[in-house]
Amino acid sequence: MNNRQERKLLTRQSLMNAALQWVEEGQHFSSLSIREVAKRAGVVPTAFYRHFKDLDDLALNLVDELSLVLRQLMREVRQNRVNPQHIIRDSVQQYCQYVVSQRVFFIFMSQSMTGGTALIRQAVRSELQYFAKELVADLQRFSLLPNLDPAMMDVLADLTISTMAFATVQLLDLSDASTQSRQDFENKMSRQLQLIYVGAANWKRKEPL
Amino acid sequence: MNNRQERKLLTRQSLMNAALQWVEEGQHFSSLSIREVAKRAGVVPTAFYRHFKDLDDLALNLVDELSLVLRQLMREVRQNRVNPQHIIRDSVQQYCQYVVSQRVFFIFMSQSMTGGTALIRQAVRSELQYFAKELVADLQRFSLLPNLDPAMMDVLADLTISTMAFATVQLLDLSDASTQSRQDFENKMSRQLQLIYVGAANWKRKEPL
DNA sequence: TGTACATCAGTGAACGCGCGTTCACTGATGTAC
DNA sequence: TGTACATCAGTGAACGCGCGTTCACTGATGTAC
Repeated sequence: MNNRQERKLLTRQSLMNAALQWVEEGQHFSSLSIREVAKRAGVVPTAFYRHFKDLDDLALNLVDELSLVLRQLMREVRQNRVNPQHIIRDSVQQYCQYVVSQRVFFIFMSQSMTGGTALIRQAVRSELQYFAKELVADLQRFSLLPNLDPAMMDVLADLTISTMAFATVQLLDLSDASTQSRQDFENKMSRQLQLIYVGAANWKRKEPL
Repeated sequence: MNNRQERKLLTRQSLMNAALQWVEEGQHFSSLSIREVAKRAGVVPTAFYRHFKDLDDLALNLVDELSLVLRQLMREVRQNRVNPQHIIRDSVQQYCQYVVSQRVFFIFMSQSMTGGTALIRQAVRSELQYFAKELVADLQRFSLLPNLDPAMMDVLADLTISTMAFATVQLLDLSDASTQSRQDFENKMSRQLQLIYVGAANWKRKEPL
């Protein structure tokens, strides 16, 4: 790749970072303008069009890029050996730690889940499904919960992901950022997941609908 | 209340309806303008200020008003005697029915959960907490799940509400509106809740964190 | 290595438009006597 | 019941501003010979 292409990519990154900066300041992505994002990126408004068709296009690229980062993280979390006795508590703690440190990423994803165009919402949703599939693979790999048939395994994975997603939205909006309330929050989240997995462990195949 | 006051309330309602109409068309509330909402309500832009300070003010009033409607609904659902054998399935079905028929209300609430100002998000969140409290009251009234201490009862209620809230977002965005996929969705939602309540029924007081 | 040309990321002026908000106003409705 | 005055929801002109998008451009960088 030559120098000119590299510089183009740098400007592109500046634009994407500028959009994230806007979100980080508490603004909603859908209230961002081309002129504003260009100004923050330090380029003239018209330069925007050298990189994106419009702001939806930029948002879609943000979802894609941030998804890669998140997948990388998840791989790390799964490799961190946690004590099986406290697997839920430890995972929750690691995850919350990550949400806080990558705050802007999660805010953007939360906003995109209910904001943006149908295309963007779809992209976020399929990202969540990816994590659900990974979770199912893990559960099967270690032959945990042999009493669950594949359909219930999917239900369990979806429920886990949805619980974490919803908790994430709450965590991002936790007004009181004290260590104590963080701890309380993590405990609540752990308890919820434990409840789900006690349910999974006690599930009988013939449970009526 | 005299005639003039009644007419003022009518205009106020027009403005609020116009905002909902905007959301119903798939637009995000945060991209609505005062001029646009006034145009749709059939009044001049400046008339807006006779009723609301700004659009956040209108949004807050929408949350309040729509909350009352939802509480009313919930009261009805709880009074509809359902077969205790199928209490989850029947409740899910009634609820989904309601989400579809009051679509715009739920879209607005979903958007407000991650959009809007901190104040609006707070209003939506406290509305969800209200439902969680109601649920706890019901569970206690019928002495269901005596094995759960008060703290776990709260955890269970929060988890139930968060599962329903997240499912609602998905239901609203279900691209395929066929009866079959609606049915599949309701089944999945029922299974998720069943899993949670199997967990609750099997919860041991001394479960470690 | 040097030259001549092509590429193209970023520029800057210009456009028409919808925005939020101000202000003095109008005229129908309500109130006091 | 009739009159005189007060109220105030809604009007319409005006403002300055930021918006998206067009266009011809510039000049640094890359390429071909």
